[in-house]
Amino acid sequence: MRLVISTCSAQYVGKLSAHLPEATRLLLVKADGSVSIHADDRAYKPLNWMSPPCSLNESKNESGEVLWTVTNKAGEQLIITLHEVHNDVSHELGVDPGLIKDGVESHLQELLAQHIDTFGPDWTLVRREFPTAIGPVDILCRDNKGATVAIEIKRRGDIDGVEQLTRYLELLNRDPLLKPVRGIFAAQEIKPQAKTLAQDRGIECLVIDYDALRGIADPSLRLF
Amino acid sequence: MRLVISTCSAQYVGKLSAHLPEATRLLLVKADGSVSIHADDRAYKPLNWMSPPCSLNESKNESGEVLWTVTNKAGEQLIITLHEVHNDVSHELGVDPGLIKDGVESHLQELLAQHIDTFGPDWTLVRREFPTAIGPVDILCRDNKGATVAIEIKRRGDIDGVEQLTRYLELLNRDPLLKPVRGIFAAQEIKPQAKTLAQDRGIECLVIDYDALRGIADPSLRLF
DNA sequence: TGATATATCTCGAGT
DNA sequence: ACTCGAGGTATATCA
Repeated sequence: MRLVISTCSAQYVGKLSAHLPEATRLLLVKADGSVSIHADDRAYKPLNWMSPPCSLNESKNESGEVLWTVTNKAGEQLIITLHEVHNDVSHELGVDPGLIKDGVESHLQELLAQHIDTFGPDWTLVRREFPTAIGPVDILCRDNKGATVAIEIKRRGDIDGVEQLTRYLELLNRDPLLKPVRGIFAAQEIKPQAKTLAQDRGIECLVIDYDALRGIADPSLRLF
Repeated sequence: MRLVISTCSAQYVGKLSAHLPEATRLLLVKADGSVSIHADDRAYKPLNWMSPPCSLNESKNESGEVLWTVTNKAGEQLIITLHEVHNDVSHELGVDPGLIKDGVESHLQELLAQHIDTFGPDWTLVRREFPTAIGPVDILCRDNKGATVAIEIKRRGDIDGVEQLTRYLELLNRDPLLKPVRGIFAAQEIKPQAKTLAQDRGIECLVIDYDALRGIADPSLRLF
């Protein structure tokens, strides 16, 4: 990893054209070949960058300034002019073991499929990722009266999710073996707009407590 | 901007829970308060981070190791244990003038409005950003037979764009002065899903060659 | 490889 | 403050 603090300007030509006026910034060159230009704001996002695989060529322009030309296979280019270099250090970091995550949509779906009685007593799972022509329904199940229920699961429930479930329901209700199929929209948090739209379409909303569900699934995973 | 090279481990508890085993990494602290943990790969994306506004508290644990506790208003926490610090430098960068872009959706819209005959000979523009109760329609025009056409423009055409156009068409067709109004979905790239949905709803799809269009609009801008 | 859904999306504009 | 849309989205999964 190479860290360069430099007063620079830059030009990107690729998926779009973009230009960066002269200012002092951090140039970050990683071992994977990526180059990114960071200002002192915008959180972790660089002003401009080139993703790997790409190659960095260092040269000088007619004014004697250092020129970095970063090119990828698609011919996209990031050209950086280093007007002045204030610092230039390199460090060997080695391979990183990476991040271990917990608490994403697939976990929610798994947990809810395993504990289908979250929705009501005596409910039964038909299958997870039930296939349809326009994509898989997260969970298809039957309620205690044997009626078919399609469940769409999101971490954050917004209007898109309701639209998606609506499309599935329309399709599923064309199948005489399944119909009538009703819908449940389940999420850790449901936006008011989404709730309104769902109600308007006769779709039930369910807010899920992920921690509680995880606690039921495996008490050893409780945080407290 | 503060750059620290350190052998560290970290824990994030917030929108999800995540853990980072011990390894040597770059810790990047920006003037906006953000903290990010970079490995020597994964392009510009950090392994873990905290977005501003947040506050960084530096302390020591019982083993005498440096502990960074980064907290935001929502109570999300990123806790970094610095087992060993290899380098620690700070630089004042000042405010950045930012990136100037070209080739985004608004340009496409401008170009297509100027060259409405891209859609057919003798078409006429009614107006760009035609206002409706649920938002502006990108382009409203009339075809060579005087029939009203609503055009939705995207750089990448996915299912959301078709939904959006569908809502506009429903609304516009309630206006006796305009109806019948048909729709065209125009994008540089149209996803198969979106194409299928559009066809199902009687919406025409049109793939646009941005460079060609720009070439027509201003030959001096041609790349070749 | 291509298509699809997710993301601690991020970021900016508009209300 | 919040919502909505766009992104050089990037990234992972699955066919």
